[in-house]
Amino acid sequence: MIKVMLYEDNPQLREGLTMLIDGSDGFTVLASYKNCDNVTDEVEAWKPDVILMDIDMPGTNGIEGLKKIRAVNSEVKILMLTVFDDNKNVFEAVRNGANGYVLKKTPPAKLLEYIEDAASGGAPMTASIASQVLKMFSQINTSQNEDYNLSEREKQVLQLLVDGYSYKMIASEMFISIDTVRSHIKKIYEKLHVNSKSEAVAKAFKDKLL
Amino acid sequence: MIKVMLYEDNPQLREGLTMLIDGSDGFTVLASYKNCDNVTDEVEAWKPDVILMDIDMPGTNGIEGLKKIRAVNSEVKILMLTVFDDNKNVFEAVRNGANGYVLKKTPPAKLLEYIEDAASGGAPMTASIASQVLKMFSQINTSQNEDYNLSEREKQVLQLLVDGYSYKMIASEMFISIDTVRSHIKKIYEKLHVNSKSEAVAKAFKDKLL
DNA sequence: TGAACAAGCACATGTTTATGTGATTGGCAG
DNA sequence: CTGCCAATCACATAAACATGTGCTTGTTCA
Repeated sequence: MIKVMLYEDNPQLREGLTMLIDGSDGFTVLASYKNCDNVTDEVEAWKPDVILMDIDMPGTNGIEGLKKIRAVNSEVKILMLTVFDDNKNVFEAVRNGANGYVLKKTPPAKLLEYIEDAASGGAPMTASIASQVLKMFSQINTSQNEDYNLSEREKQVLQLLVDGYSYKMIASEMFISIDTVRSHIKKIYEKLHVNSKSEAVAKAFKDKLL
Repeated sequence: MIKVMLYEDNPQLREGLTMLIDGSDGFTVLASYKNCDNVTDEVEAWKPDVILMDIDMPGTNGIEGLKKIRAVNSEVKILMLTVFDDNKNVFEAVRNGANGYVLKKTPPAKLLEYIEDAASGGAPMTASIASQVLKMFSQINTSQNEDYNLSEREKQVLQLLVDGYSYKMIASEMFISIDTVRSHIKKIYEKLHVNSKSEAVAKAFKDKLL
């Protein structure tokens, strides 16, 4: 028996969902609320397996509710429920530990399936949501390393620059003279098309050279 | 009519899938192959809407095939097909522009649904796969901003430092004297616990302060 | 075998940073 | 109303950095 809790401000939808879920074999609705103002206590009291959480609610909204729950409980599965697949909320929900993200227009049979998926450790997602998540994901990991043809030695120097070393410290760290450090760095600047230490450091981070 | 291509080394499964998909209303299988050795030409020739791509294949495997296709075509939807939901492959597939990732044990009806989802721009995923993607995602975005209590003005200065401005340039950019820039920066160093420009820049990136 | 290049070193000069000390103004909380 | 703090400016000094020119050595590749 999967124990479900429901947060949804619209009374009709809340009733409808409760009846659907509670009336299905293997599911029971412990309680439902119209906002997340006391979400921490409520979740602690009922100890549900899965929480269906609307995003747009008056008072404490779904994202805030999610954060509050995750602050005290990382076990319970939380399924975000929303009308739109808007980018910002998806991102916020994902990074705050939501287990799934489904649209309200999801047909009843599917919704039950999603709840089961979530309860058993999966992360059910409407295909359109998943598409956005993947897009964000590949954006993050799309830093086409331009390489810049830095030599091994130059990479070492750059690494030390990034770690906040001065020329003098780099020299002693690498057992070379400070003048050699200078010439390495001049070369690095040429290759990266910059002309100061901090620009080089910034570029190293931006292009994930290290 | 959704035009599908199939890459799968197992002859039985290849035949089975072809019959399933081709025999369903609204779907047609243009061609199927047992590996990706000539994937580029084949895809160019058939111009499918969706490609079902097995991961484990002799010769050019599914990930390699994915890369090859994406090198010349970013339009066609590619659905990865696999036995296991193993971490490494999911990651590789996602970052190389796969549109979805489903397990082979997916029931036939669902598979057709997934193909439709993909064709219409969604990113169908088995719940267990989605779970992994979310896990990776939240790992990446878990840099708990320590904040450091930088004032507005200090944040502006830090931003300009990161952008490679010198004190002089910052002064003229912000319409303040270079000495004021100095005192702001000294304050920033105190708050960030660093003592050089490049360390501050590095910390700004590491902690995603900007 | 000779050009190209990475790595190392040296010296010189001017600019930028880092740090200290000190002062004025205006807003805000106790 | 008074002390606290952000924001502003000033002056001074030492250290660090940026840039130029020039040289040696060793490897690699055509």
